[in-house]
Amino acid sequence: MPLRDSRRAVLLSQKFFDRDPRVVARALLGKLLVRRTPQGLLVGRVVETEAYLGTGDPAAHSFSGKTPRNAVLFGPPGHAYVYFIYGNHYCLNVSCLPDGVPGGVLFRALEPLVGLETMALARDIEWSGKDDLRRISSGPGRMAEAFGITRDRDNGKDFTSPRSDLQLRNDGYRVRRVGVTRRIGILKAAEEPLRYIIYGNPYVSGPRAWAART
DNA sequence: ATATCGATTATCT
DNA sequence: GATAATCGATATG
Repeated sequence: MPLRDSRRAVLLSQKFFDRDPRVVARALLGKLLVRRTPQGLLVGRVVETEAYLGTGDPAAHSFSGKTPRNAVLFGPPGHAYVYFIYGNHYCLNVSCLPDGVPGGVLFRALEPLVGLETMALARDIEWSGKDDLRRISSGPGRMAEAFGITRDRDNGKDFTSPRSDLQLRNDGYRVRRVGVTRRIGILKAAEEPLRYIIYGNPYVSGPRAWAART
């Protein structure tokens, strides 16, 4: 999985996100999450996502209507929705569907590629050169911490702007096989097959043995 | 390997 | 006052 050149990789457009969250969640697998920070560049490859349908999905934050917290999900596509959960963790999402129609995709895991030392430091993992790369960004709270994502700093940011410090890019990486499973960590609408993974990728979160398929 | 549990707070009822 | 799109630690097979 060679990283060609994360800076030259093409920026995903707003149109990319102006689609059903299920389509976007699947299409995001293999893309690069790029973060510019004062301490340098951070890049990870998206290996796990979950779709949250804006309406008709009891597990979606937008299910009960627009509030100050979830407003980004109702806004234009391609923007960062960051929420705080369990008193400890931030989770990063991207808004989908046109302005006025709610919907989003939760980023659940990344394969760390660039800025490993900075990410390990942010995660408070002692860095021995390779250590356990899987602990850096496999899980929504973990990857947010590795990338320094917070609500104050990042909620509402435009992923598709060339000037944004938070971007999604396509470097041409081809996903061989996609697995679909039920979503993790929810009680409502838990059986819906809306979690997408790069099948067999070691950086996917959760137990190793999922009954995934294509 | 799986199971259970505590931490800690924004948000909503 | 209850809940939550999680994590890390602990216990047990």
